[in-house]
Amino acid sequence: MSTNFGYAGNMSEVSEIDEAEWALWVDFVRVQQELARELDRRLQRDAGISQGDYGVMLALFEAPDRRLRPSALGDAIGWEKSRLSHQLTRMVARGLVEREECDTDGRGSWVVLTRDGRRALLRAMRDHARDIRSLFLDLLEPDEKRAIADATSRVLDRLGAPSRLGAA
Amino acid sequence: MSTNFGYAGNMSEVSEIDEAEWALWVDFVRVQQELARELDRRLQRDAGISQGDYGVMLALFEAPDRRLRPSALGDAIGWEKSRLSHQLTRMVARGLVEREECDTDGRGSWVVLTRDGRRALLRAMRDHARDIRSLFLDLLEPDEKRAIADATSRVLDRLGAPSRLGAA
DNA sequence: TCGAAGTTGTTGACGTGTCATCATAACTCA
DNA sequence: TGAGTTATGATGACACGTCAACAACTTCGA
Repeated sequence: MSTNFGYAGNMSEVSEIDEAEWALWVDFVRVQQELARELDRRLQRDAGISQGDYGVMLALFEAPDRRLRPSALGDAIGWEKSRLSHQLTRMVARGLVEREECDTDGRGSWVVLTRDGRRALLRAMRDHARDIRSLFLDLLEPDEKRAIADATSRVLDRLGAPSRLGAA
Repeated sequence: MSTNFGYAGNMSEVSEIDEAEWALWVDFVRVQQELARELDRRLQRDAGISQGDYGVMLALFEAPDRRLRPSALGDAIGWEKSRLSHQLTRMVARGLVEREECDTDGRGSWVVLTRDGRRALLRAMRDHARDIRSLFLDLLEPDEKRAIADATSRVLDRLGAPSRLGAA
């Protein structure tokens, strides 16, 4: 993926975008990919789970009564129902979560952590935030944080996506 | 994927990362995803190709003699050989590129654009850069561009990944 | 209360990315 | 020159994401 243009040539002739702006764009895309890849690798290595697993399990862990209906879980982490359903199928197969019958709604079910899932999550939580800090947050100057926060929320706004920080 | 924690609660108790920094991280990840998704959607709609297709074809288009060995192509766009091989298999099936025998190295082959591939690429180039500008570059203030450029190249440096801009 | 409409969730098909493995060809150097 | 090493590239197995279709259940209005 990545809108990787793979060269540093003269896009300007076709696009009105100069070299510096292309470099900015390419690096901006690239840094995300590399960060996600590295964080995923560490999560996998240290806790044996993917980022998807982590998000799902954290949402369950934080839920009242440690359980959620798939739809509520999907809302919590911003996933489509189909994606979540496939993910849950795989996680059940790997013993990280279980589905339980739902008494009040015959269509639905509850999703709950297994003992193994809970153990993997706790291990992951210990390290993941620390990695995000050391690979990203700790490398930014205060004014850079401000600039990135402003810029990203403005772009998200333009895209019609919700921002944590609110539009600039 | 996305390191989506799915909630805005008190991560600080587990991570030493405050609310504002979490919001920054979440938005930073999010904006990439949304940008990639939107650009992909437009590329697909306007030219019938994916971002992967686009990157591959642009590299071929820019190459001397309009052809590359798979390994050189992989280097150009930063892809692993296996990923590229699968991608090329699919693109051949869709008629966007062809493989040709390589005389000088019995193991390898050349990858070349087909007429259809070239046509799709030209159509895509007309619009893609404009979209990147309108969805991203045009929304940034000069000082924000500087801050993002500095920060991303520093993070890439930390990750051991090459940066277009050079480390800060 | 009954039927249409909406909700919940699963499934299959397909494109995509990674890893491990393999076959083949090229290189290296004793 | 020939055996071991390295490079090129394809492949199969599997994880993941999206879309469209579907089944099952609930809700709501006449």
